[in-house]
Amino acid sequence: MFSKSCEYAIKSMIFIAQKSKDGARIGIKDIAKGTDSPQHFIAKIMQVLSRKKLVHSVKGPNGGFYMDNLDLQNSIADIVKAIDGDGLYTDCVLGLHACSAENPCPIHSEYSVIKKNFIKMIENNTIGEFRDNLDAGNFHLKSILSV
Amino acid sequence: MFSKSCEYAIKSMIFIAQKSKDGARIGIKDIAKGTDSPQHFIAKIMQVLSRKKLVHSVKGPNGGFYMDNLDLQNSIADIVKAIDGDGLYTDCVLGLHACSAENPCPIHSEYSVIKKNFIKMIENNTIGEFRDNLDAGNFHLKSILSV
DNA sequence: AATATAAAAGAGTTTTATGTCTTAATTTGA
DNA sequence: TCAAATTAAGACATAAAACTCTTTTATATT
Ligand code: FES
Ligand code: FES
Repeated sequence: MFSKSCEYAIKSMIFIAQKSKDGARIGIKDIAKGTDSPQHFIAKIMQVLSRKKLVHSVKGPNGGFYMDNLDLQNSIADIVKAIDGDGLYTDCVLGLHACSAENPCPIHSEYSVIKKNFIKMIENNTIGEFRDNLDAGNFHLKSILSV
Repeated sequence: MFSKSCEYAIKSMIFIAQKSKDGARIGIKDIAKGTDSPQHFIAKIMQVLSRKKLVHSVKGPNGGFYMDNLDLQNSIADIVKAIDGDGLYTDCVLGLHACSAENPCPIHSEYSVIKKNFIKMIENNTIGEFRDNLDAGNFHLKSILSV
């Protein structure tokens, strides 16, 4: 579904959204800890997200990552597209060179419905929306087992 | 979503279902051609499917793969489980150690709906059902471009 | 200005997925 | 019974994904 990079990206972004609430910045080490992710690996991922303007960063002492109100309005889909590209939108589930109704694979019609709903889901959920639920402990970014 | 192996497996199985209609057997070379797949690679995949009794095979002259009426009743899900395992059923979409309502990731509740429908889809569609539609040209196993 | 801090960048490694090639085993038919 | 055909098996090769390490650049604080 998502690449590992993309999984880390989504978790990191939600984590940053929560931690940078009052203009605070959060460092890569804390993000790694808070999301159970390999530090150097997600550092590279954050570079991409930062270049693509999905998150802000500042170097130096007290530096780190943070999100402004505009960043918080980005959707999960924006992260996915930044990291995994638009394969989710364009690829055939059985690996035909392109998904299309004109040259459909056997499960195209059934899959199209699933796909539409999945895309709707990641597009309708903004990063900001997860922030409060995470605070409330309604969900987790780390497996209990790994703590 | 599916691994490349799994994509090949599904396409090959549907192809065999169509070609082995009247007890005929179809060889690995023809399967490779008919589904645009690397021959030696899918040979290994067919070995697995054969060992797991999802398809029949005979060696020697006029040998090859074929399906009986029971084989045709297997679902796409059976192929997926044989090749990719049950990760689709058990994995968390954000990579937590296990998907569960007790320790849900941020998009667990939204994803659960998608997942349920996806599983329903691959479980409800049997290999045999695709056979006639393939005959009718209603869908394809090869990209037009690659012919 | 000097120093410490933290992200950015880039090079390198390991692991997994994908794909190829060769040989063995089985079966059919001449 | 022998040769040809065809799957089964296993070793090997390549490519991509995942992960690590080191160096550079920017910035804030002293
Ligand atoms: S053609 Fe395969 S999913 Fe659309
Ligand atoms: S916990 Fe992540 S999908 Fe269920």
